Amino acid sequence: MSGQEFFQAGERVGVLTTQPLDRLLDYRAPEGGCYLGAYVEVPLGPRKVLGVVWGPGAGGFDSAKLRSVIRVLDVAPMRTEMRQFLGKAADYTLTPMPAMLRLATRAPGLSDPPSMRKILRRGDGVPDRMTEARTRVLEVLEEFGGLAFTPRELADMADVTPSVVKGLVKQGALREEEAPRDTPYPHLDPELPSKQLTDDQANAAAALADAVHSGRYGTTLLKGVTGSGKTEVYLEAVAAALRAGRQALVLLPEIALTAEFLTRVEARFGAKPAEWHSGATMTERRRVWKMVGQGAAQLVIGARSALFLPFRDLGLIIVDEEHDTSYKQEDGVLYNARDMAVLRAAMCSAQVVLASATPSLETWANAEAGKYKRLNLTSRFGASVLPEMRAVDMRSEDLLPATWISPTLKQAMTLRMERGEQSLLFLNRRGFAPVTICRACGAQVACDHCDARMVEHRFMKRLMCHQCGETKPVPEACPSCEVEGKMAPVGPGIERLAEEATALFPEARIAVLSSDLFGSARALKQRIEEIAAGEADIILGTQLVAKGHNFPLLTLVGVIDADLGLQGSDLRAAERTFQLMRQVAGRAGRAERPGEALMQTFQPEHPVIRAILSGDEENFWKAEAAERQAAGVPPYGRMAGIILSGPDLAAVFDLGNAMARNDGPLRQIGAQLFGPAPAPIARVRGRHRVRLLVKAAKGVPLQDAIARWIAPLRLKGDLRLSVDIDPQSFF
DNA sequence: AGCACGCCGACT
DNA sequence: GTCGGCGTGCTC
Repeated sequence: MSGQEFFQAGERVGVLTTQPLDRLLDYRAPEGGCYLGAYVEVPLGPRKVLGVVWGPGAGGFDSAKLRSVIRVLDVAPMRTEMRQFLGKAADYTLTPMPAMLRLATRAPGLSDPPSMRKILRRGDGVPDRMTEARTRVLEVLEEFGGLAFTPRELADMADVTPSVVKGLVKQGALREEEAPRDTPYPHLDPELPSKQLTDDQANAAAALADAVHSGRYGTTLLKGVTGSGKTEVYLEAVAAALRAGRQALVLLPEIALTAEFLTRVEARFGAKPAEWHSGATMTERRRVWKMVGQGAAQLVIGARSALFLPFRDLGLIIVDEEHDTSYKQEDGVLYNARDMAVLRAAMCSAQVVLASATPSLETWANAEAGKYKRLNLTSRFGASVLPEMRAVDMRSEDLLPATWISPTLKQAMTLRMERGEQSLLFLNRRGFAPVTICRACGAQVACDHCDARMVEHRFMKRLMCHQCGETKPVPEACPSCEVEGKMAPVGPGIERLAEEATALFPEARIAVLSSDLFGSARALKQRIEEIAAGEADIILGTQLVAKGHNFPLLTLVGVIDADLGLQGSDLRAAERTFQLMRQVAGRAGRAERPGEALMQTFQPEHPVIRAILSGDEENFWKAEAAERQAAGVPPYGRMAGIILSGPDLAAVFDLGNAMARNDGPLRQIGAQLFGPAPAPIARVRGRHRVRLLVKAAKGVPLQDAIARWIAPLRLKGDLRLSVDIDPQSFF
């Protein structure tokens, strides 16, 4: 068995380290030998670093200088399929292998010896005197038979003070033992009763379960609006994986959703699954990582990086809200978790379920082409809950300057106020005003470190850069012409909209949902629950509200600026607008009350606006697909972005121009090169950024060409180059 | 990534 | 003469 390949002590092994070296280093296998894939600690110069035994040594390095692996870590060796996955993911994203390995070893204290803790069992000793408290402690221990507990747990469970437990230990009635701190996750039971499924849901669940039982790779698009029971359906696929004795992974885009989500999982399987996200404690992360490797965590609910956990036998990956842009990592290693999920599943013969109400065009096209299966869930309540959607033509609305709520929208809101129902206004702009301009000279206030404009946030009385988070006070005098008292906010932000709504409806209870107004996900969740319970008449929200919350009293959605996402040259803007609009519109009339959605737009005849209003999704996708096909862009062509950055703009441009001149490898595959041009945000944290864009036909070896193109480059000074395969935005 | 080696400017 | 700037190169 290749996975069992063993190296005797002293044999040459090739080790991949987490240090940014472009090759394996040879070491001698340690005392006692080591398996292929073993996680090891190796000496590198004066330091000890983490590595993985990747294969036999390459030889060629002076035997006399060869050093020995320090030790093999006490974790399951990396499986062959995981090594293959990391290799392919590195090739696809043009990421160096050490960076991939760092992603896969993102657990603290991996190289520490297994952490132990004290646990107590029943001992042989008899207490000198039995008190009531002592009896209770021993009873609790009896009740849980073979299980052992920490002193704290035992005291809590018996409702006694720790000193009682301590006393029993001293008397020998309890015996102290050392046990590993990282313990298996509680068993999940797929045989517990599931929620009652509709025929539609049951059919979809059965199809997914069949796919899981095949034990082969496959991807399925599970399409259904919120409220159609997507979660219940894919939890049945998870149940099928658990029955087959394989592990499952559920990826969620936003960690705020997990608390609610975990409760649902617990209700289905009788215990909490493992959780993997940036907010988890060090101890918890290490426990997940280790238990996943031993197969002692059957199900992981996690953010995108959970894809790189060392599963022992992964049989199913769910990517929930697969269209969500947060699946694309935008700093560090650039990867799209949705695509990597498909890659990983292919390597380990697992099924993938891509769940969404509004799939990405890529996924939709793959389903059309038959590469993915497709399951549609119709709404539990039938089509009647789709709100009536209408455009408000802003060209014929009578608006005062610096106001954004049209008379038509106001009228609809008044009606809701009278009926005791809720209205929601959607504006995807945080802060008070997106631009602060000088009325004397026309200068706009920009960030000192980035080229982004500073956004006024009135609640904190400062300007903020949404790129780097830098803030500064709103200037009294113009930073450019120094005239005082002429600085003015321009354009609407969610805070400014709140001001307008308050002026229009002074008696209304107004709730603002913007990510920067909440300190924690918990606070936000609580506010959402209050609103759902009816503690607001008017809800104002940014992107946040588009994420599947249920407001039963909500019957009106007003989209303040439906054109926001249509502008610019971002090819995915139309798709994103469409997804957002449908999700926001889906907020209205969830319960038995009929809903209405009004979209304020200056271009009501725009195809995207019309597709949304018509409610015909397939038409939208077909039109959008045709446009992208004609333009030869993804998913019908390949693209890659190259971002160059450095403190000196001229040097960055020089490099970009040199790359553009030496584009031989790109021309060999018939790729086009655009740029260099300033990146969308041309300066971030004091670094100038320049972008090159490569466009190629589908099916050409794009990564290989780019690799050969950038290989000869020697980056001088503080210059950085990063490659973004399949970028989210193109210009 | 670190860390050493090495070759040029401003100090004792 | 030396201390130290960070450019370049190596780590099995």
